[in-house]
Amino acid sequence: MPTGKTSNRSSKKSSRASTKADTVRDPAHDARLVRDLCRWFEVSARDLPWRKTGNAGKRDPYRSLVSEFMLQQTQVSRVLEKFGPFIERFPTLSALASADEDDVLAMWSGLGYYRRARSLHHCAQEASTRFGELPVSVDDLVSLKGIGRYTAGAIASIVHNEPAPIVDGNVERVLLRIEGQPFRAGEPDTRDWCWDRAEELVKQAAKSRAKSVSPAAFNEALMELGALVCTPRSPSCLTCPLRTDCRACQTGQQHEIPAPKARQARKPLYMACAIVENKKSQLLISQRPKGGLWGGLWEVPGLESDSPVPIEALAARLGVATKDLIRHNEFVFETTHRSVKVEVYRATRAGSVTGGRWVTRNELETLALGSLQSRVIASLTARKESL
DNA sequence: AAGGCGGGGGT
DNA sequence: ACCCCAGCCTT
Repeated sequence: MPTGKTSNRSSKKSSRASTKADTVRDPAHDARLVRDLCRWFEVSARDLPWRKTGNAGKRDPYRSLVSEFMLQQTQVSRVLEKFGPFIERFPTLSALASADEDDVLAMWSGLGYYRRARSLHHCAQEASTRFGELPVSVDDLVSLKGIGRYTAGAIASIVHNEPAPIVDGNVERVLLRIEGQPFRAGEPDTRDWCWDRAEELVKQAAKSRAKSVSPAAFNEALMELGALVCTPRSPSCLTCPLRTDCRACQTGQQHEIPAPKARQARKPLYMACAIVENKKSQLLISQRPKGGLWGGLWEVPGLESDSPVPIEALAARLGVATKDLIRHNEFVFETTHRSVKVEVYRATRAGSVTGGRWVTRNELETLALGSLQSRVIASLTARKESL
């Protein structure tokens, strides 16, 4: 199985200059590729809320920032649900910078990878302090928390039309298929190869004087193609604007490229928690430590472990007796990395936890909750209604 | 270089 | 079931 290291053409910088003569790529070919793709994008681009342009047809940098953070490892359809409400709540960079972190997290509820929300908040503050606004250059952007090579390149190119390359999962798949490279997805050598290729192409786009071609259009077109046409499972090669340039399509290998990533098994996690209600119908909640799983989010109090949690331990944490806990519900919650077995109890007496807080059901709606906790809370309602 | 980090939709 | 997704940060 090729790792990407051995091929002449694929090995990086050192050899590329010296192999220019025997590469199949040539500037004219690349120019046509870039033009075909940009023309396709001009008529096929989805109308997404963060693509709304203001004066001079330019994107709002702040909206792009928010959308790029939300889109990290997250599909457009999921982001569409959260983007509008988030922008409405925090309309500008300075509004976000001066917001409470808890409120930012709350607006992120259900979107996952919650560190992104805290990074975005921090990023807004730092950008305001150091630059007064969101910076333009890749180097300045990448110095901000939560902005890596991809996000910096996306903002610089899509908003400011800088000839900066970008490589995400879509771009990687498209480029590997076009070149017929059977590399394994997501590996460092594969990424390096793609970044080099993306840079060549975006520079080609910058040279073009064709109307629809620009670094901004090219980068976004590449991702759009990956999302709409050159999809992971069943690519629509018959209607692809690049089908005559695509080696994978020509050799019928689009289903084998890229080779699937090696994945590791989900780790089990055991969680026991309790719904504790006081006489005022308030629920006891506590906040998870920042940094780890569901960092900074709220939850009904509980314990978690690599092995099943004894009910005695849960009772001790809540300061109640074991007999005060009644089994209420259980379910398995799957994430990409974890399989969480959740046991939900109800406490017949009001316990307490350090740092705990009593909230009404209405207040709870405004707090940051992960999907697992939403399900825990929902099981309370569902059960009550069925009685 | 590897592991941690969510959640939902497509196949 | 297993795949993937407009990745980034820490160790």
